[in-house]
This record gives sequence, C-alpha cells and structure tokens, in this order.
Amino acid sequence: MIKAVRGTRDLLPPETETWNFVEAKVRELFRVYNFQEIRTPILEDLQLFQRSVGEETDIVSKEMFAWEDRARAQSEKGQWLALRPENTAGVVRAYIEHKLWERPGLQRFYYIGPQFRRERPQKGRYRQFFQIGAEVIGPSSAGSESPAVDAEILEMLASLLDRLGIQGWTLQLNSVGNASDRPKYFEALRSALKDVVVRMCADCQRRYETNPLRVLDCKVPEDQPIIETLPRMADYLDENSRTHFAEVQKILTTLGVPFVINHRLVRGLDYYTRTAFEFTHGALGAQNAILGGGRYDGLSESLGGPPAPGIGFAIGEDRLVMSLQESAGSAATPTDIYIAPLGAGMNVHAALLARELRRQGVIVTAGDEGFRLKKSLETASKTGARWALIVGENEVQSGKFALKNLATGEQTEVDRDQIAAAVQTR
RNA sequence: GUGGGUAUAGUUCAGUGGCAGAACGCCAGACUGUGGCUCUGGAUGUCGUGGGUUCGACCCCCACUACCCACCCCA
Repeated sequence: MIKAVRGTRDLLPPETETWNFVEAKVRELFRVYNFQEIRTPILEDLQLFQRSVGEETDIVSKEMFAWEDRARAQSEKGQWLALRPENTAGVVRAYIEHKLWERPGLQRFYYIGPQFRRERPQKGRYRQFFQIGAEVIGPSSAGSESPAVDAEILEMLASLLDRLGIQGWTLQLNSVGNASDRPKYFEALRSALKDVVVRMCADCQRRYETNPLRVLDCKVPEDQPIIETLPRMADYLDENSRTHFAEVQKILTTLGVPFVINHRLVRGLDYYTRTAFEFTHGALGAQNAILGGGRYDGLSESLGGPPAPGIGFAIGEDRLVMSLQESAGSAATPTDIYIAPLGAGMNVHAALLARELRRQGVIVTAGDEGFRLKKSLETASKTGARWALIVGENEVQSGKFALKNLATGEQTEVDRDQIAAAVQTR
C-alpha cells in the first residue's frame, strides 16, 4: 500500500475545520493591521537559502530537500533547486526582484503555506509543515528600523493568540546584536568558554567549535551553573541596539503585553539581528516553540538587494492547531437539510429541490431514491443534519413536503417555497 | 544523524507455539413512507515487510520499514 511519505500527513475533517478557523481569524487580524498576502513559490534556487538562512546552519546543511535540476543543454549544468525550508528568504527575494521599495511606505506582508525540512519527525515536528508568517520590510526612511514596528508585531501576535483562545503562552525576548557587535560578543563568549568547556556536555563541546551561541541554549542541568557565568549579549550591544531594545520593551510594557527577557534565547537562522523572540506553550511536548521570529536588518544586502531592514515571524500552524485543541474543542458545521428521495424517479425531484435550497444558502445533502426511508433518516441523524426533507410521490403531487426536525421528531407539511424559511428561522 | 518504545479489523486495543478476539464504528434484518433506543445477523484482517527456527509461528530469532517519544535542531 502506498502511504503518505515520512513526515507528511493528511489533514482530515473535522480537523480541517480547526485549520480553517485559525486561518480565517488570522486573515481577519492581518487585515486590521494592514498586512497583505504574498504567495511565493514553494520551489526556489538553492542559493537563496544558502545566502540567507546560512550555509552552516542545520536547516541548510542537513535538512533541505534539494536536487540538481535537469540541464537545459548538454554543456550546461543543472540549476540546484530546493523546497523552501522557511518563507522569509522568498519574501525578501520577491521584495528585491520586484523593486518593492519603489512602493510607498513600509511593505507589510503575510503568508500561509507549507514549508519543508528533512528532519526526523516527532510530536509537533513534520517534514512538511505549515507556517503562518508576516514580514515588515522597507528602506530605513520608511521607518523600517523603528522599535515601534517590533512592538507592533509583538502586540499583534499576543492579540492573535488571545483571540484564538490560546491560554498559557509566554513571550520570550532578546536582542542578539547587529553585524558589528555580534562578532565582539562571539569572541568574548568563545574566550570565556575556552577553559570551562571541557567540563560541559558533549553537545556543548561540539557547539563550542561550530556555534558557541548555541551553548546558551543547552538544557543539560549540570551545565547550567557554568552557563550562568558566561557573558551576556546585552552587555555587548552598541548604543543604538541598546536604546532600540529598551524602546521595544517600553512600548510593550505600556501596552500591557507580558514578556520575559531571556538572555539565552538564540535563533538558528543566520539572518537574525537585534530583536529576537519566541512564543512558547506548555502543551506541545519538547517542541514548545509555537512561533519565532526577529529582525533581519542585513538580509536584503546579503541577497544582493538594497538596504532594507525588516522584521518578521513564523507561526508553526501545526503546533498552533495542536495547542488550540488543548485549550478548546472544535465545532463541526452541521448540515441543514438531508433530502430523502423516496422511490423510483424521485432523485430528479430531490436534485431540483436541492438546487433551489442551496441557492438560498441552505446546506443540503441528498440521499438516493433507492434508500428506504428508515435508512435515509438514520443517515441524516448520524451525519448531523438538523432537518430531513421527504421527497416522495405524495409530496411531489401535492407540492407540500414533509419536513422533519431531527432533534425533536416534530414533522410538518411545508410548501415548496417555504422550506428555506422554515429551517432558517428555527 | 543518535537513543528508547510500538506495529493484530475502519478506530482504540486484548491475546495464545495448535481454528484470529473484544468494544466502538460500518452493513443488513426485525420495521415495504419515519431516525435516535433495543434485539438479531454479517463483513471486518496478507496479525507492518522479508527471511529463519519448528511437524506447526500472529506468538520465538534476525533483518528491514513505518509510526510514536526524546536528543539534536527548529515552527
């Protein structure tokens, strides 16, 4: 039997109702914050991700679905293509490709779509997963570096989680520095680790070589005392970054958006600068990050574009839906009327009535004339219909149809043109 | 990539070296144009795949695969 490939899955009703609920709420919210939808290709040039996310990151070096496309001519080499592992790079590429800085003001985009990473699947982690994300990007002259933008994004996210009814989230905030002060911190961290790293876990010894920042993220209890003594990024921020970060916090506090400063929050993509954040939720198992994001002030340049500071985030939609189901149940949309055609030749009459009713906005399902009435009513109840409409010889002759309320058992005779009104008023 | 667990009906799961099970769900009948409740009956299936041991393997052994959980990493 052919099955869904590893790390991918089918989303079935009624769960898809929850997904639609989430997406509808999200679009509604983006609308009032004046974000507009952008749809970028799922397939991109591999180099896009190497140059943005970073060639040395796990995402690019180990987790990409990438392959060499067929060459156009014998002499040429094929282009390397990749399934996108995230969507920010694609949005920034589109920003550059279409010279969107020529448009007035800041560009505010949102997207909803599948992303791909070749990881080992576990709870809340899939090889094809869905992200809901947004980006604010533009020239500095349009205000793209303003801390007000960071605060607006964070306030929007807090509102979103609240409006979806997700309880118990935590906003963790940090500033990870810019292109000039990050290397300084990097050095300080490495030299502080130099003598103590031998006492740390095997993963940390590896991280010391590959990416010392990740040491801060270590969860091994024995390593915690050592990590506490390490220098903090906050002490290495330049004046600009420091006031920027302070201003973000000030606005959030004024707005009443709760957050905690986590000096050890690091992100796994190279393009992040300054403000970095995660929203976490307890009910997600080890993959507790429901969304993450931050600033990427130098990303456009590293993709060959003009200076275009920006900030964005990505929500793990799979995880969002998961935490939503922890907090509340979902409601299925019930059928209004189940039509029970009764006897030979009744299917055509049922089809005609269904057409008339649906044009009036009634949700209709029809059975088959071969069904016994008992079976039709049974199916109607089981599938959650509120009413059953009997379409038989007598009804067609008289023009009055038997309409049965499946909850109460009450049955009335209703004129053909009164059916929609009858089920919609009650 | 590493470690642990699991794999039997549509679903959730029992089970024993000797005929494949329960509950729920599904289909049908009791009841020919009146559902839910009840009763009766039926189909549930390559017991994950491939080898091996054995008179005989769903059960024991080996390999593989998939799924789940954790590490790593991230959303």
